[in-house]
Amino acid sequence: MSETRIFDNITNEEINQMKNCFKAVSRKYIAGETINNIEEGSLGIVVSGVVEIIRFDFDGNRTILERINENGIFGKLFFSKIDEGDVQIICSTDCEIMFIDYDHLTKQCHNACNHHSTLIRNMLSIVSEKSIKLSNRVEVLSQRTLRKKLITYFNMIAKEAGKKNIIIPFSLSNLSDYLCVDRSAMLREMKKMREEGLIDSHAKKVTILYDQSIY
Amino acid sequence: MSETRIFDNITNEEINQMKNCFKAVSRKYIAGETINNIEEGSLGIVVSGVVEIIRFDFDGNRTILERINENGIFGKLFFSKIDEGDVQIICSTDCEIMFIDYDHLTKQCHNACNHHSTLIRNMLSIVSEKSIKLSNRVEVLSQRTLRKKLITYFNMIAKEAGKKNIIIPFSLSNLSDYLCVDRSAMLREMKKMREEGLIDSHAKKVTILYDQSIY
DNA sequence: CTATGTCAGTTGCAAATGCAACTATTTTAA
DNA sequence: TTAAAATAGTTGCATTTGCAACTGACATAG
Repeated sequence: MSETRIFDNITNEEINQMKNCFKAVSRKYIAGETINNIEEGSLGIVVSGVVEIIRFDFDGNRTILERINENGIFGKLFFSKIDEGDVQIICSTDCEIMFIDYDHLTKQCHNACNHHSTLIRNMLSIVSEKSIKLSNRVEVLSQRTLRKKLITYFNMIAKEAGKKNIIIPFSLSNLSDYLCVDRSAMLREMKKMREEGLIDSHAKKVTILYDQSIY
Repeated sequence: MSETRIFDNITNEEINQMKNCFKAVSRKYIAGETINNIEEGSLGIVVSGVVEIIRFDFDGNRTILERINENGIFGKLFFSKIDEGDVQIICSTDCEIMFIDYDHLTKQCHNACNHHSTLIRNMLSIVSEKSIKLSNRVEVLSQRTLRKKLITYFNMIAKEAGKKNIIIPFSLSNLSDYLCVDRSAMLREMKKMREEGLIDSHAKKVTILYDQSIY
């Protein structure tokens, strides 16, 4: 468990001492499994695997609200309270999740947790990263056209990967749920972009041919 | 300056001691002014007023990416790195902004800053709130239709205000930039909703008549 | 007082997108 | 190894949305 970023710079002995304080519980999930019964004040930390926050609308739309990788966090605390549809937390790969008591983390502990402040510092770094990810997400969703959503998303992936031939980390069907557009409309747009020579693509493999500096 | 949340539970003397450490600089801006020359590692804290992060697209669209109220934070650190368009930080009201050195905040300080850990704790709380705000933003933008964007937004404002007759904190023109839709299309949709008896509205005053439990 | 600008509101028309209903291909599970 | 699912891809048609170009109301500055 010590390889989670939240415990960076804390010794194993200390971690074990703290586990009681935080009511830390680890659980493994298999791909496709739903994470249920999260308590109000509980914080989930993705130790390994990928977790997706998915909303199923009343009118049948599926939306991937958030995709959380290793060292990412989730919890009712971070949820939008306005969400009326059915929001589920689904493991898209095999996962190990650690749950801790958030209140205990943020408040000063009276026990012998010497490294409590280190923990909060680590937490700050993790939450900051979450903010940046969410900003990226807003950046993509704020684009007015399907093509610009795709281009913004491709640029993002390409920047992370440091190359122009990328492999989309979603099935194309899931990508449309992430971009919040119709799947067939998205595929049609990708076809157009292929025909116009902007990209090359086969299924999840996309090569960016357009000039990234213009977009 | 002590009334900023980042200094909660820290004495005035301590704050003054710390100001040097963090290279804290306060500046006042008037409504409409642009905040320029933010250094890479600098963090802006909105002491008073409202700041908007605005993107001007190559094709003339204006997008309000983020709206930051009192105690909110901004900075290049939190920006989407993929943003190629012209992104500006604009004070939508008179503002007082405090800039501090973020690296210094996150790293352990060797000076006599006793309450440094309190500061980090406060910062965690502020960044967490930013995450929640961004999640709400994603929630609105992820809606597939203009009407659902409006309803999700109205519900959000109504929930915050605790009542069904709300006053939109934007001009309607700015609201369309926030929802990332065309202004005339938005007004047309609001008109339809009025005609269908879902809402009552005159300019920025909106009364929710639909059953919020269905949306 | 007048001009200039911002804001709210409207509408016709064109373009983009969603919906539905398919086929073909690949993966997964029995 | 075969059947069932999931994924990728396509297309016609309906609907939604964006664009452009207005009007009228109101506020602000000179």
